[in-house]
Amino acid sequence: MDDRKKGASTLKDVANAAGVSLGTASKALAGATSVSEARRRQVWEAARKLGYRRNSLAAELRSCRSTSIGFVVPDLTNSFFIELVCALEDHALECGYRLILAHAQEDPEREAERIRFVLSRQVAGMIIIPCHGYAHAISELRECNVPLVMADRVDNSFPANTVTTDSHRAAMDGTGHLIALGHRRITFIVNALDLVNSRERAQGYREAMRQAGLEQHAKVVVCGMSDTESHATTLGVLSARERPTALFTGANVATLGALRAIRDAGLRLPEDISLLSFDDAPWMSVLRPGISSIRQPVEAIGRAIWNLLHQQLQGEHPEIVHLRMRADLRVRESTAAVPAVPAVTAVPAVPYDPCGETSPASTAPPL
Amino acid sequence: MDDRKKGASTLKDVANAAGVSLGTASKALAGATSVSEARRRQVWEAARKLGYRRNSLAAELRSCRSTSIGFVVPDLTNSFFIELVCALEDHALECGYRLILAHAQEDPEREAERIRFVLSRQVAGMIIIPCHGYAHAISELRECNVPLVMADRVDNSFPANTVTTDSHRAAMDGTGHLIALGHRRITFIVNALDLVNSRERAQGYREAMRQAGLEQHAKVVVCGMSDTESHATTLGVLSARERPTALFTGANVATLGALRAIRDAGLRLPEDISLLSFDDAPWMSVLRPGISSIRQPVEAIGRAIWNLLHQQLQGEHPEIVHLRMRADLRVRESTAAVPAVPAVTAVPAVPYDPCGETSPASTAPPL
DNA sequence: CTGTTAGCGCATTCAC
DNA sequence: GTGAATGCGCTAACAG
Repeated sequence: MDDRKKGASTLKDVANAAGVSLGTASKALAGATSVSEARRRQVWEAARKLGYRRNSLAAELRSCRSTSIGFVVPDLTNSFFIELVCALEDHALECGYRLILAHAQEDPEREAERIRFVLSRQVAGMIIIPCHGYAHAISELRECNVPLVMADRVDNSFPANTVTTDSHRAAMDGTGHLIALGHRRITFIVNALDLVNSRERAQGYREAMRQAGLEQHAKVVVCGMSDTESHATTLGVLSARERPTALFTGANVATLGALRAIRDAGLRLPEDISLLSFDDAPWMSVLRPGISSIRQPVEAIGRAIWNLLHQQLQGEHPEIVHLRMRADLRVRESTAAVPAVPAVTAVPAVPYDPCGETSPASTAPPL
Repeated sequence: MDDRKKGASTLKDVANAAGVSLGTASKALAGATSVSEARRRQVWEAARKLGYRRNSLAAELRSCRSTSIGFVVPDLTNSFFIELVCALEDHALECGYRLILAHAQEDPEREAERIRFVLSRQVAGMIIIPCHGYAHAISELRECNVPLVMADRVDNSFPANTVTTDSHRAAMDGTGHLIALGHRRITFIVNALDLVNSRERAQGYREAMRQAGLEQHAKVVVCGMSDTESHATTLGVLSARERPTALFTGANVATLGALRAIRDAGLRLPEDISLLSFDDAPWMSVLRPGISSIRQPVEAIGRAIWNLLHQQLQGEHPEIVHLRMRADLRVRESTAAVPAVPAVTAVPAVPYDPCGETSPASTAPPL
């Protein structure tokens, strides 16, 4: 039983209405030069009248050509990825391609499903930022010869083009900044160490601490992928006997959780504790104190990804390259010199409020 | 010249490898009961071996059935829309549908193009949050009988199912909150008045001012869709001779710009000025002062949209309904009682820094 | 320049 | 149960 949509007029309808053959109608609408101006106008007019809309499924099926690019993103909540989406979308549109966004929500299973979905739509190419390792991504993609660029959460061992930020170096820079401010007890709070880039960030932090002779103070804490988890974890860190004088968060989500924890603990930023965030976000610069952050060069990354993909879309098959971009340190006000009299006392025992919305303002020091 | 992908194995390949006919293979993979267990296993095995991947373009073309839902979003930068995307995605997946996201980037032309794109992919249904009026959206969609739900930036005059927040009431509530705190000079900063919901918000604000006998103080300022525009506009508002004691921003983007302006002007929040934001965001509650906001019930909106769409997807054609949800006022610390000695003096003339990153900390009062 | 023809990969009758 | 045949709407190669 054919339950096709009634209203949808097809190319045949247009051809009939215009009194031409199907093939001519197709060419006319495609703007081919091999059709007379008069005929073309007839066809366009008929199409307009009938409200004709090309069925791109059929067109792509027939021509084995697609203008869609699949983009698998792990977390739309993270403004870094959003900015990347916007940048890539602009580039794609400029070249006549469209982005098909697939949201993995940091869930490997969902990611695999999303990849399959996108692939089944016969996209011309794919861009993937994997979540939680990418073994499945490899196996999903190995056999199908779709042009592919992977980004952010990959390392140079991946057998495809990759674009990443030099996380190791950026983390070293950030840690160095805190050390230069006099901090010794710096804790690195990271979402998950099975994400390559997060691991690199942690290693960069460790390396900088080592070089400064501070390895005994180096402390990496894993806080999970959600901001509620990182909130709870950071609260724990802040109530330790020897509270750190500075926190370095490994990603956007961790920053959010850490900030809430700092707030709930009644600590002042940066007087009581400094905070440096790996990953920048628009809101970090609008309040006081502005949050010092490490900003990845999103525009450059987006352009690099697109260039790499575009080469492949054009049929070129250059050698696999692994691009590595340099991140910027943006010093704002959340990082300051360690207080002269270090506050080694533990945080006053504030009741843990899982909601985080109703923490009494009275526990906060006067502004 | 057929440049189809070499590796891609088709159903025919699977059928051959399994030694069955094409039709049988199709049924076996679809899990039809009308095929023997043995045969089915053969086929599945062959498919696995060949790395077969169904071409969903062909499948949908043939069966005139699609499981994709188009979702046209105006601005991925706005966390309200992102949260909506996540909510809707969950619902869709649960019902066996997938979301095809289309990003309009607040550009009517791009929006029209995105709608056409999604439509040409033969989606089963569409969800649209229009940008800048929606006349084009109407005309694009009128003829094609795709199940449709529109949300957020529409009013009840739209000839389709709609789900919206009662912006008028929410804005009245918010304004009332500020008035109750003793504010008189409250300025409403809105992105654009040609967005229905923004207009309603402005009207709600006006109405609340009127009812409080404050119409002479009511002031609505339009600030544009970007945060740089709203930044500049708010700077202007803050340097007026009679500076408002409270700002009420009409949407996320405006809030961001206003906050930056407040910061650049060297004003303290909430001592020098109060701020209430229409639209909530995760970061608004993690810093001090937390930003008081009006939170739309995203989850409820998402569920309502999906229910409405799902009804239509199931072939039901109930009467058109216009659902209107109630928003919450979340009082945090950015709204406080108006200072006893109102600061009517103009802002000190700080140089306008378009970058907004380097405003000297010295212009800020000591924390 | 134009019309005819042959499929793209698949789902779905309909005979057997 | 299974297989052969028939298009979905469209593009592209070919013949006129």
